[in-house]
Amino acid sequence: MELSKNYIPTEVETKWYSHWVEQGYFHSTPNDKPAYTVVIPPPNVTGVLHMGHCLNNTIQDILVRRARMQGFNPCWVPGTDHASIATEAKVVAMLRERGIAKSSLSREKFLEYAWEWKEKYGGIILQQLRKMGCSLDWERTSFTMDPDYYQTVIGVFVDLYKKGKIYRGKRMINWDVRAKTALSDEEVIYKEVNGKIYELKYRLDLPGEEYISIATVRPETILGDSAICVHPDDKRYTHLVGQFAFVPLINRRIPIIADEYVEMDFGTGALKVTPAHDMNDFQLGQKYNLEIIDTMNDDGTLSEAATRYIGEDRIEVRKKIVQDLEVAGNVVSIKDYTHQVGFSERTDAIVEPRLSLQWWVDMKQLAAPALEAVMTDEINFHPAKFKNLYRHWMENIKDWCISRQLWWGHRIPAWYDNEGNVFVAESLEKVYENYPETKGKNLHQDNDCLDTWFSSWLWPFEVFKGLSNPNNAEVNYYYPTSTLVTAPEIIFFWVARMIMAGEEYMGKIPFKDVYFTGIVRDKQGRKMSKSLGNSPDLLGLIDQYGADAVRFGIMIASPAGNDLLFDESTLEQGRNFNNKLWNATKLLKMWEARQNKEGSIPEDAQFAMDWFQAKLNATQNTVDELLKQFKLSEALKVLYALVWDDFCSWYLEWIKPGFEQPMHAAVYEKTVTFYDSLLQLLHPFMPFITEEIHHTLKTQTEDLCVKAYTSFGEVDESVLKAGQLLQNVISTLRDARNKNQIKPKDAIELHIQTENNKPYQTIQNILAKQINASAIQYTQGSVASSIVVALEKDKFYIVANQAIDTAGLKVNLLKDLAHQQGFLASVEKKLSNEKFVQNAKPDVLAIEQKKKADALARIQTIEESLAQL
RNA sequence: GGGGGCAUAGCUCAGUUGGUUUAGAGCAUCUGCCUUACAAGCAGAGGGUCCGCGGUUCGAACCCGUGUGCCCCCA
Repeated sequence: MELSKNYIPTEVETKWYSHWVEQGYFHSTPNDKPAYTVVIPPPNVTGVLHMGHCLNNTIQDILVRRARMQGFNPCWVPGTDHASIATEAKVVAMLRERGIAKSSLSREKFLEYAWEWKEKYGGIILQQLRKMGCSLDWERTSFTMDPDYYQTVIGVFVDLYKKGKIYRGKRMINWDVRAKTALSDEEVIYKEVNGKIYELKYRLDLPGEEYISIATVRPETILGDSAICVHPDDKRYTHLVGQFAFVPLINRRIPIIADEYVEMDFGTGALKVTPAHDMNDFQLGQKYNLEIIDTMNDDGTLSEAATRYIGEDRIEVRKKIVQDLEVAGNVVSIKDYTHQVGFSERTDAIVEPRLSLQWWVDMKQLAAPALEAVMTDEINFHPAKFKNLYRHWMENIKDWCISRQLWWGHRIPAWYDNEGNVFVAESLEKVYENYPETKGKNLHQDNDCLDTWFSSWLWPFEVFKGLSNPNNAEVNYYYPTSTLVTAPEIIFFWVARMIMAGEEYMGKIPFKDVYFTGIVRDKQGRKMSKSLGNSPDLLGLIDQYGADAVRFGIMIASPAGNDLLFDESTLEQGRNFNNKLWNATKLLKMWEARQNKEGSIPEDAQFAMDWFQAKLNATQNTVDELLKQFKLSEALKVLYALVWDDFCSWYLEWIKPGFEQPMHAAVYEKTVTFYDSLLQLLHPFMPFITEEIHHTLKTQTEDLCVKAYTSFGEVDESVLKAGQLLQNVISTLRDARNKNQIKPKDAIELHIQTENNKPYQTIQNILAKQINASAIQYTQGSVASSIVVALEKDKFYIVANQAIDTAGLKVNLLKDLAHQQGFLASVEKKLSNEKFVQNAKPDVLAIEQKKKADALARIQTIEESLAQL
């Protein structure tokens, strides 16, 4: 079979992904094996694959594929989140394109469009995950608005309400006066606006005509003022704290209070407090128990509470009130002022902060066990540094506002009568059943939906119908899940709340380990985002480099919890690595055709095999340890070096037969076995190419995807050491060749001066091949007209057809000597320090003494070499 | 404003309870090679005030304090 010059991923990837799915390797059902469960952090149903998903899902796939090969029964559940805000925005935009306004539609009609959109465009991301090779159990694909799931969410709301953990309360929200809806923070766009700042004076309730001045950019809101606030340290106003002032035009008497919130340098240092129309003022109002005067209707016109300008738009009122204030003599100054103003992403209307009645979850009790689970390491965070962050948040937890003024989502199961009484139950029928007083009354359901996170906090058990079908066989088998892989920015939104829901509804934590990935940034360190346009097209990258290369590139530079500066050059590195694997395969296929079954295994080949076996065992150990600690990127680096350096650069060269010479069959077989082990270790990281080569190397009865790992053997330390020595000698002699400008093609003669020939004799053939030596001899003394190199206690004399650069040699030796002497001095300084000798542990002392002896021996060798020059 | 994190080679990062050959790797750079798997390659080399300052210790990249710079989350 003729193999292509370079590895071509496209066809290979499609072929193996469908094969794996057809074989059912990714589908899991409960069995005798231990479960390894991962639930995907459900991407928005509107989502398309970006670098964050790529990182996140590659990590999950690595964990899941490894578990599969370790004999677990892995189950990785895919699915999507209904993402109320994002999806509703998409649907509204689609309708707008068709010339339909959301406000012209009934709720039912709108939802019809929304479902239509979801069926047509939703979940593209799940297709894209297949491209990446993710071994998800597609038969379990879930959606947070699946019928069962929907009912469960509603049930949880009712349950928490009955337990007294859900209540209604007022809150400041961003209000879009045009759409007459609340906006989430994400939907508010801040723009710089050239406006005016008005300094207004309020008459004090004191004898005489005394005033206090405040600065505001929103003069129309003075009608809702409840106080004036100054800084307690502000000497200008100390005498006024506790006094009263009158709101201009309407002459309402308001107190003057003091709080450190006020910035003394800003404006006049006195702040008007309007709790109903400013976020910060609202908090001040709560703190000092101020009156809340809501002067605005939901369409942005002034309400009766304003007492003037009723029914007029707040923007018009601003112009009018300024004129009226000027007439009344309350305007001190009007200056140009540039400031940030929030606009609605949807309607471009100026957003007004407004008070509104919302639904809340009381978090105190829910948080306690969830905090404990993490602090006692029942749940382990990787890296552990996120524990602090988590603890701080959980100890200062605030109640959770769960209502959203949207239609797409789980509609709040609360009904109101005309008097405004609230009745909570799973359905209208249940309301009539449970609340006899509602009999015959006309009830209407709350218009709002629940926060998306109020459904996703149930994800780890509800994907197994843990709540809709309690104690079923699947949830008992798969829950708690094993590892959650997610981004640190949603530690509070999602991770903390899943732990709470798990404890509350399953009585068990939802997962044992949480792996926090970093944030993917661009080269300049900016977070990747759609608005910046700095997020590369992932599918394009997969087409260009192959999925394995993309997985490699994103993993090689992403230590747990550290941000990842994405640079396409790592994908190139990944592609080159694929190619390296491919070329090694080509070499092996060439040797396969040239085997020699006679005779015994050559001594040097035997040495090479023993050495690589030891190296493989040792590395397997290391990788295992690293993965246990979730150091995935480290593990990949170790494997990369094992394949590229140890296997390709050293081992394959060591066993390589002479030109067109055959290879001993036993050596070939062993080498194929080694290579297959490497592929197996690499498979979780780069599934496609490893499966392909696994089958290219020889006819396999088993796919690599499901091939179980074998336990690794003992590590022969002495053979590792011998290999290390060989490598050192080769590198040193190659360096000497280079420095003396001996052409690669020119053979040299090597003379070794050593006390013990034995170690060199075993590796002599390999050594000769690797440094292009025509002969290797042993000598007791110096060799005339040769290049001398010192290593450890031994000396090497190179005889070549080449003028010897004695001066250059001398420079190198002197450099080495200086280094050794400096080192020796530092060691001796330590050893001559009495306190060190007294206090240091015995083994530390022994190491220092050995360092000293080694350095002395080496200095002697170098000095002798110098003398011979 | 509150909280958290980071700072080691040009870049991205390791560095295990303070002692492991006067700090390691990959990428990039430089030099020499089209050597019979691979130039998307091979061989070799150079490159560091471990952010500044102070302290603890026989000994600090590591522990403590402080300053500076950058980042994230919440309001």
